[in-house]
Amino acid sequence: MDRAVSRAFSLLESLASASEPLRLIEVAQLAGLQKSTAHRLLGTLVELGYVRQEASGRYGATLRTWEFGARTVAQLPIKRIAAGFIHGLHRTIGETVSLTLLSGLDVIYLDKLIAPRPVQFRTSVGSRVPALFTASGKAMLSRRPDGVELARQSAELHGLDIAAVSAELDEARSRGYAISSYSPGVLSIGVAVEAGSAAAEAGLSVSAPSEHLVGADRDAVIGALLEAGARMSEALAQP
Amino acid sequence: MDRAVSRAFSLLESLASASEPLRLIEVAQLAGLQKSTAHRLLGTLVELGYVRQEASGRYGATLRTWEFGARTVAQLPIKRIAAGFIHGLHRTIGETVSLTLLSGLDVIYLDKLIAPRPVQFRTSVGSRVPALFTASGKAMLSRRPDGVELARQSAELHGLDIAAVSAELDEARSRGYAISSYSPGVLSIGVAVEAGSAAAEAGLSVSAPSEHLVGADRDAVIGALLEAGARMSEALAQP
DNA sequence: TCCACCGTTCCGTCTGCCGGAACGCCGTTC
DNA sequence: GAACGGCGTTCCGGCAGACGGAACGGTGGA
Repeated sequence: MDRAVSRAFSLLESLASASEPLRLIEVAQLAGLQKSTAHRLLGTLVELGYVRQEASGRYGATLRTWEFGARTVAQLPIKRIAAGFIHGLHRTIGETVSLTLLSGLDVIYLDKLIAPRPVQFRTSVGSRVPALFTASGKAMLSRRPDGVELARQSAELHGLDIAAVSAELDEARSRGYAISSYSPGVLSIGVAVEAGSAAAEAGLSVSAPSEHLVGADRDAVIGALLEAGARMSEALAQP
Repeated sequence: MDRAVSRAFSLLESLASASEPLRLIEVAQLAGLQKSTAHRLLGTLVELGYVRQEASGRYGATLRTWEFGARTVAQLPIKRIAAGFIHGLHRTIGETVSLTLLSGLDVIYLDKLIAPRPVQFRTSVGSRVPALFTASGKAMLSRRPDGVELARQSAELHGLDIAAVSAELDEARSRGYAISSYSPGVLSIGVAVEAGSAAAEAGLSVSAPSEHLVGADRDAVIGALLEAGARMSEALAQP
């Protein structure tokens, strides 16, 4: 385990998580390093273009990591294939549509098409949220063989009622979709997408103010989601 | 300059740029490393969660870098403030709207709201394109004191006619917007946004099939862009 | 003006990185 | 089926260079 490498990434993550450029000492403390060591490593990162030192001497992350991270994401087959379905759903439903990926016990928001409205969604593309808190996350877990075990771990971690979670997953499995209302006033409906052999499971979800998702409207959304999910699974099954 | 750190990033970038997981030897060659060194560094990166080794033994970049890169981007004031304007433009115009940032001689696509149509735009979020090839890039260069010098360098680099480029920038400066038709059949109109003291210059652009941007429609788009650019500059000027 | 804090630089120590070499595994060839 | 080549992985001696304590100079605040 190369120590310098590990430390450099630790510094970079500290900078990336900060909302503003940090002083040397602050970064050093965040990463648990001596200031001379932090100073040298930051110098290396600056030289490599991942960190920028502004006039005040403070250090900040550049967009370099994001740039090549975006390259990784853009090359995911899921992302490319999903684009059309996301647009289609957004056009017919008119609500916020999200594409997610299961990563451990969490869900990562891969892409998002936001319905322009005053309601602020707190999850932005790239963010990571416990799977059980999201509709698509529960839909994905309900489909996986080890889903119950993962759900158990996650429920324990976040202090959720394991029996209730388990029942919810059962229901999601039989219906083919899951519902979540983690943010007050906002309802999400999510389905799982078979992402083929290569990649992990993917999820598709629609989020909207609760009052938009009742009665026939809700049924329409569910229908559209199930349809899109099924057709996307087909598209991903192609070589 | 910590050698191991530099090498680790080189490996990671090689993996991120690859369209599929790579074998050890391939990554080692791409990064110019001995296979034992590459093997050890990749092991470190796997341990840190930036690289994943699949069952076949091949190595691939995970979404970890993208995740924290996305955190960096999400914290940019420009990105947050621009979101509303991008949506507004998209709604009134109905075409693809992009948010860009000037980075050296290039433009980075920070965000994008795509008009659903068969035309495939080749630039995705996170990609980097020479500023002179884009409408917003030219608009931004036309506003900067050192814009002419930067344009000269870029023109030389890409074999463009310096006099023509210079004239175009002059025109953009006096009109307040720039036009580009780099991709055949696609026309873009871009304006610069004063991004305040802290960050670099930002750009806003609308791209559409050429035939959509003629006559009164074009004037409407230009008007909306200038309006949005001005109001966004105001918003960014607030502390 | 003084003081405290911080960024930067320096340098002796020795850690832990480096890479050549060896081993074992697999797929291929004859 | 045996020999072979290519690759992934492991090992280890040598030493480059990472490490961090200490010192210095600059800066902002009291």
